[in-house]
This record gives sequence, structure tokens and C-alpha cells, in this order.
Amino acid sequence: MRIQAPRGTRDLLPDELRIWHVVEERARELFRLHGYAEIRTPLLEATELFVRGIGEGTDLVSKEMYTFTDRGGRSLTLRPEGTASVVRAYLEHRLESGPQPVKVYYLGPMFRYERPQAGRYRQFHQLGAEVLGTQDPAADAETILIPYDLYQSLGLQGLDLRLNSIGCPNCRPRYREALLDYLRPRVERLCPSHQRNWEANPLRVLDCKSEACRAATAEAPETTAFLCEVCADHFAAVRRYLERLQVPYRVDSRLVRGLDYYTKTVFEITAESLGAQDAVAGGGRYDGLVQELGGPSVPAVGFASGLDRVILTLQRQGTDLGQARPPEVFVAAAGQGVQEAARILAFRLRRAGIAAATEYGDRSLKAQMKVAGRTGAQWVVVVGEAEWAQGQVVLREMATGAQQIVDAGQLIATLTRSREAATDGAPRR
RNA sequence: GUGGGUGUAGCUCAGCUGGUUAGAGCGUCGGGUUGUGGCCCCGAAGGUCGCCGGUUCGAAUCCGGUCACUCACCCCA
Repeated sequence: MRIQAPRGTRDLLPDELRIWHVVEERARELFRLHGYAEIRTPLLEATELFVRGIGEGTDLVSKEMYTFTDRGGRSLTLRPEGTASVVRAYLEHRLESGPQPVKVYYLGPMFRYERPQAGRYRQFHQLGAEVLGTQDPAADAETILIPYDLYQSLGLQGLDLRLNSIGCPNCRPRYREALLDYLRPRVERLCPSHQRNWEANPLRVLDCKSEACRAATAEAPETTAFLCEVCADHFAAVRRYLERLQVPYRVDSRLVRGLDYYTKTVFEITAESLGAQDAVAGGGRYDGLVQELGGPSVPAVGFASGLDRVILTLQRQGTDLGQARPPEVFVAAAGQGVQEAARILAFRLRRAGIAAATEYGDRSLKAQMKVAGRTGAQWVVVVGEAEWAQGQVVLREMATGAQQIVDAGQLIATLTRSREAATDGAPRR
């Protein structure tokens, strides 16, 4: 058995990567417009960071982490999400003592040890952003708007944005009590796993998709009814921004999300046609996390989005994104005597900024023409022994088959001129 | 971690109720006379039939196990 990529990981081949680049470039542009700068943190972190940041009781930490001990006896974990690392870097580099807020985005692989299925991988890719150092609801709106606008502009269909507020340390305990009171007489009606742990994490029962829990919690109290004045005002402000920016959303009082660090705003964006794993982005405010990780009390908000799922959706929709960029010129050698000359000519074209392909072996001119046709090159330069002796080459336009004899010294100028004429001065993409 | 489905050339798939040299299309490579692509024609390479074991005179085909892929549950991106 030949070695295969580890379970849940995969190779992204050049053809597929074209669409990735389109998405990534558009995201980078959107981040730039909103004033976010890129941050790159290690793929590996001290296990402790995630245990403290995400929460020991979460599924993510209790059963989904790739954790190992290094040669120095340290427990390290392949990052399962990006926020904890960003906060760690923020504190490690004392960014809290610089200008606030700090707005950063990231793009890269994350790792979770789960059984793979449609749209779920063990190594998957997220892009995300964090705003640290402001409690302004405009920042919340921003982190919702960016992924929404990104996917809107990419043509993702059937986007559904759900929003909720789960309150803060002031008001959440009251809600928690109310929910516990509600659940207590209904425990028997919950799904088996929540019958066991409903008390530890009552909010999660709301999020359960089982018929049992859904029915049992149909009349459950809603988080938004218990918000303190600060949280209620904050939530109203976030909603106002979304409304005035015409971002369609619905409030979903069952949305609580799986990570412990969230406060106030939480949201999730799903896309149709993804099957069971349909969340393409999620996030929210985490005003307590920086302090939890040993820093001062710094409010923050952010989001993360799964690129694999976004791209899967685009592919399923048949979205045509990312054309291959063929070489402009293919340099063919007619005869072994001119092979070196042809290759050197290709190098010279490239140095002049012209994308030039050529052959490596010594294949027949016919075979080289076939390759040239397949690459999609607009021009073929045939270096023939007879012409080359006169310092000339044959320049063939592939679309029409028209050929002309050109002085080798004039080739770059000729190609450049025709390129400018074709693009009509428009900037090349 | 639990359950269902699927494993035959690089890809998509045939291979009837077990029978001899396992096929097709696409792709790849070469050729169709002097140094010219796309269409057409010809040819070639390429398979431990996922792996291990069992039943049988005989297994790609039946049975068991195992691995992988896949979908779903849990949970999320």
C-alpha cells in the first residue's frame, strides 16, 4: 500500500487552487478596505493556551485536539482555531499598550481530530479577523459584515445569517438560572447525552439538534429577554448597523455556539447545498478572553470562516472562478541543432516579462505544437535551423494560424506591441 | 467514538447466476514521409481487481476480517 495523505487531510492541486486564490485575494482586499492587517501565528501552540482559552469542557478541547508531547516534554497542540493564538500574540507583544483597537486578520490551516465528512476535514482552512481593544458595537457589525459581503460578492447562494446575544457575566447567570429552572422538570425528555450533562452546560441544550431536545426546549426562555441594559443596548446597536447596511439576518435565540469565551454577540452564517456541515462562518464577541489568558481586561470581537466549505459551495454551484493563466508564448525548436537557442530565447522572453513555455526533451515539432496548443499560448515562436542561421524566427499566432518571419532581436518588441494593442491599454489581470 | 454506502487502469465506469489471455471511453505517449496544434485515423504504455484469510477443481465475482474513501450522528468552519 502506497503512503497516502493522512486521514482528513488532502492535497490541493494546481487546478483546484485557482479558485482558492480568487477567494483569498478577494478576502485580503476586503480586509484591507476595512483596515485589517495580516497576522501569522504558529500552527503549534502550548496545549494550555487552548484549554484555558476555549474551555476545558468544550468538545473541541475535550476530544478534538491534535495534542502531542515534544522532545522537551512540552505538551503542544496543532491549533484548532485562530482566536486564542491571536490573543496570545497580542499579549506577548504588548500590543495592548499601543494604539487601540488592534485589527488583524489571518488565513491558514487549522486542525481538529474528527471523523471527516462532507465539508469537514482534520486539516481545514480558515480565514478570520479579530478586533481587540474596543467594545463598540460597530466592531461587532464589522466582523459580521466582512464575511457576509465576501460571500455575497463571490456569489454564494442561500446565505443565512443568524444572530444572538448571550449576555455578559452580569446578566448571563440570571438567564442560566432561568434556563435551569425550565429544564429541571423536563430532564427526562432530553436526548441521552444531555440528560447527563444538562446542568454543566445548560446553554448547549438549546443548540442540540436532536428531536428530543428541540421539543423539550421549544418553550424555553430566550437569552435576549434576560440581557442587562448594557447588553441589550449593545445588541440593539449591532442590529441597527446590520439593518441600515441591509444585511438580512434573523435573531436565533437558540444560537449559543460551542466555545466558552463568547459574550454578548454571537453569529453564524450557513450556506445551502453544503449538507449537514453547512456553517461557513461564525464568531462573536469575547470580552473576557484576554483577561482569561492573563492580560488586562480588553474587550474583543472576531469571526472565523471555513474556506474549504466556501469553496465546496462555489464548486457545487458551478461558479466559474479563476481562469488558468496560460503562457503568452511557447518556444518550439525545429531540429536538435537549435534546441539550446530555443531555450535561451525562452529565458530571454521571461526576463523581459513575457510568460514563455518551452519543451524539455527533444520531441518532434509536431509534438511540441501539440503541447503549445494545450497550454493555450497565444503565440508560438518556432526556432528553425534555416531561419536561425539568418538571425530570424517564425512567429505563429495560434488562433488564426498566421505566421510571420521576425528578426530574433525584434521579437520582444513585436510581442510587447501586440500585447498592448490587444489589451488596449487596460491593466493586465 | 457510533452507524450506513463504496473500493476493478491516471479519471469515469463495464465485467451476466464464480470458469481460462480483466475490458471500454476519456487522458497520456508515439505515428499518419521532408520543419507546424485543435478534428479524424492507427498504435502503445498502463491493473498485486484496496489488503489478509476462508469456501471451491477454479474467486474481480461468494463469506469473514481489516484498511481506505464516503455520507450521517456528536460538534463545528
